[in-house]
Order: sequence, then C-alpha cells, then structure tokens
Amino acid sequence: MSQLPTTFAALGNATRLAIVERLLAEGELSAGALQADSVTPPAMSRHFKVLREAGIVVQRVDAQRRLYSVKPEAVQAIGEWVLNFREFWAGSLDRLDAALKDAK
Amino acid sequence: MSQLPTTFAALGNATRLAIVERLLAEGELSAGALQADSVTPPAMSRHFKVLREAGIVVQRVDAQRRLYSVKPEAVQAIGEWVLNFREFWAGSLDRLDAALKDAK
DNA sequence: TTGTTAATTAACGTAAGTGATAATTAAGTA
DNA sequence: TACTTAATTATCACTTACGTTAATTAACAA
Repeated sequence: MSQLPTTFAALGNATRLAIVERLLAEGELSAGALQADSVTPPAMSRHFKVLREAGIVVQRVDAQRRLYSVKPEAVQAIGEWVLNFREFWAGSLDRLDAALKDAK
Repeated sequence: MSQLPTTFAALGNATRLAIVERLLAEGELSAGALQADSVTPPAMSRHFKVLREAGIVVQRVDAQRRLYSVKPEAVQAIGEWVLNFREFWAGSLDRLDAALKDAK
C-alpha cells in the first residue's frame, strides 16, 4: 500500500510544511534552529515526530542536539505522483519523467 | 498566503486521494460513480465538500447528479512546489520548469 | 557534583475529523 | 399526484490532532 496519504497528511499542517520548506532550502537544521515563535518546543517536537513517522525527515543525533533533514525520496514520491497524471497536463511533461529517473 | 497546506491536508486522506486519482485518470465523474464501498454516501458527500473547499475539484450540476472534476491548477501547484526545491534534486529537473509553464 | 542547555515525554483540555443513521431536498418517472 | 433516484444536510458518537504546562532525560560545563 502506498504511504502517499500519510505524506500528504503530514504536509497538511502549516507548521510542518514550514519546517520541511526550511530544511529543503537550508539543509540540515537542529530542532532549536527550526523552533517557530508561534508554538512551544513540545509542540514542535511532536511535529518532528509526525514528519519522521511519515518518512519525510530523518533525525541525526549530535550531543544534546537533534539534527533534521529531508529524505529526498519523500519529495520525489510527490513529484512522481504528479507525473503519473501528466496526460492531464496535455502530455507536455514527459521530459520530467526522465529527469526524475536521473535524480535517483 | 498560500493554500498549499490546505491542499495537502485534503489529499491526506486515503478516501479523498482515491477520489482525486480516479477523477484524474477517468475525467469527470458523478458522486454516485465515485461511491466507495467502504464508506456511506453521506461520508462521501462530505469528502467532496472538503475537496471543493480546498479548490481541488469543481462541481457541476446535471439534473439530480453532481459531476466532479479536478482543477488542473491544484495539481499544478503541487508540481510547482516540488520544483521550487529542484536544487535538492541535484539541479537535474530544470526542464520541468518549462514544461509546467507550457501547460498553463 | 551542581547547574545549564536541548529536546523530549507525560498529562490534560479542547477543537477538528470521520463515520453512521435518519431526515431532507431536488429532479426525474409512472 | 405519488414513487423513485441522487445527493446532501442534520444529528450524534467516537477518535485523532494540536496546543499548553510540568516533568523528565541526556549531554555538556563550572
């Protein structure tokens, strides 16, 4: 069974999407560096857990710090889902198919 | 403000993702044709509402029937979100950028 | 050892999501 | 006018999601 619904659900929260976008833009960051002003650390911690369990991020331990980064496969899976329906885009996206394969 | 979290949240449910996938693969379908065995019609109806309010599908009325179809922009927005981080894919997806623009 | 920093887990309250059955609306059809 | 079909809205029950404060774990520093 596909875990795409789980992936989408995890990204279906503004705080978590912002976390993922920062990690994609800036690379590996600690929980503290990702801390949002609008939410408390415990709440952030549970958002990280949701992202981990959805297979979107991985955690690396460095002393007291927890360093997070995005798993490329997760974002790639979304890209491929969009591509599966490329006929919908007037068949103009076939080039992406090869591009995604190259990235593997 | 972006409505991407709303889009992802709407697709973060297996029943709704299945609805969207059928509409993408088969085109416009009625609520009845989309009816899943595992859920009751009222539940399906509310799933349609979530998808409508997220801007993912549009409803067209034909007598007693409600015909649904996917809004291309919604899927396109997801594709563009993935592309925004194409550096993450080793910069190999630049061709998709043009492809998505062509589809507009 | 004691204190500080970083992050998580525990416990709790409240809001939102999801499902069911029953009732309602609206449009055909006999 | 009934009757049937298609779908939605109303109501209710239950679960999950999300946020808070307090407590705990783990690692480093004085």
